[in-house]
This record gives sequence, structure tokens and C-alpha cells, in this order.
Amino acid sequence: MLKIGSRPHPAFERLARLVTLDSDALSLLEAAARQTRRIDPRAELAFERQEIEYPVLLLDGWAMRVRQLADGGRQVLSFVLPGDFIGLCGFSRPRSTSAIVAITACTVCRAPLPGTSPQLDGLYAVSRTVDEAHLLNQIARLGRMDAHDRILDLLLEFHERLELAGIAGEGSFALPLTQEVLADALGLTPVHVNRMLQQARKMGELEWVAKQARLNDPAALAAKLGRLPVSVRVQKSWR
Amino acid sequence: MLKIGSRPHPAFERLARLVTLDSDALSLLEAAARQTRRIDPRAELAFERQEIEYPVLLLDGWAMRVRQLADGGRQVLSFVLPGDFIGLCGFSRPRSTSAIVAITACTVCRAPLPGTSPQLDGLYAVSRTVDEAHLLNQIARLGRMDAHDRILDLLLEFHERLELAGIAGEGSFALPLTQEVLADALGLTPVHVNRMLQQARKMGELEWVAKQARLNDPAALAAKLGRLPVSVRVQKSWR
DNA sequence: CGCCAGCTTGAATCTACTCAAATCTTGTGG
DNA sequence: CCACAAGATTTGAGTAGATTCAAGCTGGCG
Repeated sequence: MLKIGSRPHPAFERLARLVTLDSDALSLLEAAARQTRRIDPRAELAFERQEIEYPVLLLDGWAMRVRQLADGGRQVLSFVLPGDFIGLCGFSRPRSTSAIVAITACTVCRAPLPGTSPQLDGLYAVSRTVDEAHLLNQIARLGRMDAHDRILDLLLEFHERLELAGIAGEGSFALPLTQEVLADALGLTPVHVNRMLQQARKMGELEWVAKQARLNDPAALAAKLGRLPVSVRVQKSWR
Repeated sequence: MLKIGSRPHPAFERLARLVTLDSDALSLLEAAARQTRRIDPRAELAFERQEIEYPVLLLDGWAMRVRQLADGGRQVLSFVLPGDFIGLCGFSRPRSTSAIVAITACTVCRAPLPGTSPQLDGLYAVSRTVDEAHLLNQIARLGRMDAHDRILDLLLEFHERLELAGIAGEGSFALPLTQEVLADALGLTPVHVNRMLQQARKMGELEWVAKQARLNDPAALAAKLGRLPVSVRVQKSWR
């Protein structure tokens, strides 16, 4: 497996935890990861307007799926973290539906086409399911939570996802977002996000300085917000 | 193709418009549709807790995907209309994530398993993509629209979807929802939904009596709300 | 060292919520 | 076919959470 020193690369760590991958599938992915592309912070992962030709795997960095609104506003639809695939659905739809924008510097690679390997197809199916779950979470957040809960719920999701990739522990994780991006994701104004963050800090739920965040008691928080105790994401395929 | 009198059945009308289906794929679907199941209004389409064994096609009626919240609240995540598939993703996830509940009486049938026919797999891929688009729409609605716009945007989506199934025209369509369900979908209170509806009626944007709705100028509304002129949903598959 | 993006703070306003009650509909049993 | 009950919609008054606008910080970077 692709490694950094002695540990698996976060993206691969995540994928290996989503489904068990045999050496065949692994080597396909590793081969794919040998040729990477680097994306600058505010750059688009150029998959809109034009037909997308292959799915992409995000190896490092954060990206977001955004929709530009008629009134000049912006909605962050979802976040893309290491080990996430982009464009699995076959993306060719009217643009403006959504664009993918790099938040930090990112490295990506082409992912093998669906149909290459049954194992990989299984992985893709699971990945799509997890992505969908995140969209559903986002809907529930926006629909039924107040500002404070929205923020902490999203942070919990980040923590959970990064933990799966092995790059979060003890409640702390890198959080390379501006409050404005957070606001655009959560349907709030930056000003109000700021106030709620301060409140959360004062209440000792959260620390967040220098792009490094720490949730003081993720489990308790998750319980309070009614997040499912996110058990394993075991998945049974059709066949 | 499955028909009602001389017209194609709405569900089939929709599917045929999503992708072109050869007689092979069609007969598979028709065979599936020969054995239907009827679901009562408030019943669950029983796909949660237990592992789902096959995908399902909604032939008639309205259903919704809901999440029950810790605080007793409820979020309607999405709506399921005739011609929509349920459980395409391989649903086996911790329950409480979401349940599917019939709004009206529904008739459903088993859908052929993925992998049965390449054409059908293509259809499933498109269907998933469209579903995803609806989730993204829902996120943008909840995140960045005010109450009035949320309501009308959702109604526009209904209209658009039902039109694709051939069961809406001239802006009017069956709308078998209570204001409370609408509120639970839009992250509002029933009271406020009611007020906004009255306002919309007064402004001549909307009529809605006896479960029959009519948008007076869907195109103008869509433009005002910045809905993409929902062009064809053409879709290029990977292979 | 100075600039700019991002963060923080304050005050006024407004959208949407809450609670509560009245009215209208629909379906059901007598 | 009517009466009633249950569900759904409507209306009102008071409140709260989030927004807007505006200005002052702060720290990382050229």
C-alpha cells in the first residue's frame, strides 16, 4: 500500500477501511496514484462545463463542492477530504449545478474507470453511499439545527471523516477553513458563525487556533446533537 | 411499454426520458412491474433496519425520505415520485439514517438487480445522478433561500419532475402534501409555511386547493429563483 | 513595516419561531 | 345524510435567533 514513511497514506488508509481491498485492487490504485496532479488553493478542479473523462481521487488537501447562486451568494454543498472520490457519478450535467474548488493546495490523481475491477466497483459503490450520507447529514443540519448545533455537528463530521483516514485523534484535527467558508456551508453569515464559535469556545466545547481544531469531548457532543454513534460503514453489495 | 390506456405509465414515461431503453431493458422492467406491492399512506416502505435485498421502483404515489431527530423533530430529506428508484445505493447502513415513508397510497415493484443488463445499469447511474442533483438542490434551498423562495423552489422542482413523468402540465400538478410535511422538508414551521403560501397566493404566483397545485408562470419563477433552465439531463456513461 | 484578508465587536432590524386559539375539511359512524 | 371527531389550515401577538451594516482589530506575508 502507498505509504508515507511507515504509515499508510491517509487516502489509502481511508479506502482500506471502507472495504477490504485485495492486492489487485490496491495495485490498481497505487498505479493510479503514481501520477499526481497538484491544484492550487483557490483553483477549480476543472470538472465542470466540460465532460468529465474519468473519476478522480483526492490524495491530499481539502476541497469543496460549491454552487454559485444567482444573487451572488454561494452555497458550499459538501466538502471533499483525502480519500474521497470526485466525479464518480458521471458528472456531465449542466454546469452551475456545482463546481469543485480547492480549499488548500491539493494533490489528486486519476482513479481507475468503473468496470476495471469488481473490487474497485465495490469501493466506488461504498464511497458513493458515504458521500450520500454526508449530503443527507448536511440537509438535516441545515433544516433542523440552530447555528450552534450546525457548527458543532459539521465539525464532528470532519473529525469523524478525518479519523477514518487516520489524520485526527483525541478530538483534534487540521481545519483549514475560514469562518466565511463555514458560513457558506452552514447557511449562516460569517458574523454569526464567529459569535457562535466564541460561545462554543467559552463553553469549552471547542478550541480552534491556527487552522488546528480540537473538540473537547466528541463523544458527548455527538450524543448531545443526536449523531448516530457512527458504527462501521459495512456495506453489502448486490451481487 | 407499460401503458395506461394509450399513454405510457408515468413511471415508464420518466424512465424512457432519462435514457433510451431498448426492448430488452424495457421488457425486464415490465416483467418487474407485473408484480406490484401496495403501500398504505403512512406506512414505511420497510427498507430500514433490515438489509435491503433489491432495489425498488415506485410506480405510483408519493413517498418521502425522512430522518427522525433526537429532539422529536423530523426532517424530510427528499421526496420519491413515480419513476424514482429506492435503494439503488445499496442501503445497508445504520438505520435512523433515513426511512422511506409513503405519503399517499403507493404501488411499488422490485427492480431488476444491478448487473442484470448494461442498459439498466446505465439507467440506474442516471437515476442516481438525478437523485443526487435533487439532494444538492435541497441543500442550496435550505442553506441560502428565505422561506418564500424555498417553498416556490421546491414546488418548481415537483413540477419539473412530474412533467418529466408526463403528469404535470401548464404549471399544474397534484400536490398531495400537508403544509406540515412541506415545513419539515423546508426547515420551517407549519405556521410560517402557511403565511408564506398565502402571500404567494395573494401575489398570484400560486394556486393550491384540494391537493391540486398550479404555478402561474413556472418559467418566470424559475428565472427569478435562479433555477437552471433545467436542460436535458443527458448523461454520458463511463464505458 | 505596512497591507490585506480574516476575525471580532456593537447596535438596530427583521425573519421566522412560539404559543395559543379559532376555523375549516375530511372522513367516519350512526 | 348528518353529526362528530380528527386532522389540517388560518389568524394573532409576542419573542428570539440570525441578519445587516459598520467599524475596529490582528496576524501573516510580501
